[in-house]
Amino acid sequence: MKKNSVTSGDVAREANVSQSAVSRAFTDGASVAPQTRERILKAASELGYRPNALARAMISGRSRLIALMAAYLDNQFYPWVIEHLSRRLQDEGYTIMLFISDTGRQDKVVQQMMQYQVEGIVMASATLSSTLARTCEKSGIPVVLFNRFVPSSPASSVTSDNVEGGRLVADFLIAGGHRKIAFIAGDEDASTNRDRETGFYQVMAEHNMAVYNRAVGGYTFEGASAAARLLFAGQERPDAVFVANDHMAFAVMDVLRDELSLRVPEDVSVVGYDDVPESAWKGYNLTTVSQSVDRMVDATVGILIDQIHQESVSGQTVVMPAEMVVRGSARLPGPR
Amino acid sequence: MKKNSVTSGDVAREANVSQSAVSRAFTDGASVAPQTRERILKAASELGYRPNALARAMISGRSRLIALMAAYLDNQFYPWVIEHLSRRLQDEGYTIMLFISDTGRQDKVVQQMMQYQVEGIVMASATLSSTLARTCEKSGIPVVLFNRFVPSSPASSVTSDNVEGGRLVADFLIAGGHRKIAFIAGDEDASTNRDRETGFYQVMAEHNMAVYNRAVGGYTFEGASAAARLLFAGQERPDAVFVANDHMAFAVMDVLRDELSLRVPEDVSVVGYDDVPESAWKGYNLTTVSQSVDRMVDATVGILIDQIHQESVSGQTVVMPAEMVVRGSARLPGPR
DNA sequence: TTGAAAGCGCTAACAA
DNA sequence: TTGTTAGCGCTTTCAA
Repeated sequence: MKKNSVTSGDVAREANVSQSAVSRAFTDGASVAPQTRERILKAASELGYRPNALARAMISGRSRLIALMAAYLDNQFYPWVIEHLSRRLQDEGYTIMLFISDTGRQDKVVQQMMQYQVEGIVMASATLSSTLARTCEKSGIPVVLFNRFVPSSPASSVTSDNVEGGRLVADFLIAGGHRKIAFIAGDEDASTNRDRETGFYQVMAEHNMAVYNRAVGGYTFEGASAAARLLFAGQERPDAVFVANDHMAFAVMDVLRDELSLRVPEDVSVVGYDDVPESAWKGYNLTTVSQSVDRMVDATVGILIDQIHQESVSGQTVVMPAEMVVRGSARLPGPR
Repeated sequence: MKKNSVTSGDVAREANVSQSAVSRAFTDGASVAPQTRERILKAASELGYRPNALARAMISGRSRLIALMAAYLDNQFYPWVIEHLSRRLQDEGYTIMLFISDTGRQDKVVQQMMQYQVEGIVMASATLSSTLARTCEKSGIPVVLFNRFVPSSPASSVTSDNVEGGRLVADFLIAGGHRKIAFIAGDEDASTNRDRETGFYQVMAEHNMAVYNRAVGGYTFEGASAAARLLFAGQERPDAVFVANDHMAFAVMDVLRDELSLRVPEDVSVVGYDDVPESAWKGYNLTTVSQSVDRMVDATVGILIDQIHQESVSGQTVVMPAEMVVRGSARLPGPR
């Protein structure tokens, strides 16, 4: 075993300076004479020296580590978020620790994050229990719930306007002349689902229309398939269905077209939510609602950095706009 | 600012033991009297103490950190790998640092990994330059190239049998009675592409058949679309196409069906590679080759842990079987 | 601008 | 089984 045994002491000896001079040469804005620094850097590169981030983190109290927690990566929305978030955070000089965890083992995972002294936590698909949220608050670690909102939580929250998104879909479907509009819910405990559903039902009510039919897909592919079979079983079937996210909408379209031989959108209109990359694929060409991921990511990084510097953790709530993306899976509103 | 300021010293005072006793109470297999340990644990939980993983890592030389590097997450193969790898590694007590990086900025990123004293590196979509590979070797950090193989590299490598996979596809297509078989390559520098292409061409040659047509898609969706347009432009078009991965195959099917109004598989057979989740979606129902991701992940974790304990880094090469997954996007071999 | 010295919170000998 | 004593590699006062 030969560890990365080159230390700042070794470099100091080589460059004929003190060990603290070496430290300063590797710290932005420290006072070192240009030529001294040069000499040190030269010695360092000759010896293959790299500062030990762990030691630096320990003494300075800044680990430059951000924990990112996600549950499932099969819904493309999350890989996409992870990629963006990761690039942005790297640009800011942070390194990401990735934790994949079901809600069950959250406790253990959060402990692990905190042991590594992360400076911030992003919860990208699970929701932090209120106990854990308070633990983080006490430690002064900012938490951002990404695409989640928990009312009385001390954690910050970045979402898109899911209520408005739900409203947009109802408007669009009603304008398209649909009269028997169904809804397939995601996870009923998720704020995204609740909000989308709320907005959707609001507009329906405003038009004195009842939702024709409803089932729960639990945000899973299989759950959505089952929900679709349920809703479209009888003779009298819906002429449109709003599915709470794209990932489920693909499953629904598969059942409709492949099992029930229904045409989309001629027989049934389908609208999803998220505008994940696959929605644009012609095999589905899904009409959906776009969440502005880039802006959500920017907001998340902003909050994190802000709170890390402020050293105060007061939950902020950021809501980004949602926007209808019209493709081919739903009948269009006619000219009149 | 109130850091996680509870230290083992605080706990020691509270429990009337020495600081090292506290350390032992939190170390498996250390010799502590059961009742002493109990008392310490009680004091610890009262104070809300959590061992500082950074300090532990520093002194013990074991950071329990594994770096995972990926380039693009839009090809579902990688999110899928990340999810599995992450769960397995967490089970083994390791924490993942995630780095998203194009090949360009690799240098900086690898430096960053090493500064955090990671105990191992998994390259999941990029390839380590030979210089960097040697740097890691010198530091004694095991590197596993996942789904990549670089001949004379000191790094280990875990792949599926891409040559065999390519052969399977050619066999299947020829048996299906296709006579004008095209190939759309991925990234020509990638070993996966080279191997799949090699196997494919081998079998074609063995049957005295020439590949009808060839274009390069670069493993991107847009690249594949362009490649498809190119190959199917003229009057005389292929009756089958082997696309070097599923992600590109979806793009190809879109162009074929949507732009050229060709039926799949009646007019053209399409075969992909990877068996990503979307392949099973009925909108594509893609015939493809499955890489045994689970076994590849297991092998990766095995190599990593092995080499971490051996403290020797000698590149291993593991090749897992590839298997044809027959769905509906390619004409089947007839009964005779 | 530089060096000496004091730790960050912990583990790992070594004695007791 | 326990406590004492050194550090791990670094940043950060404090003097010089």
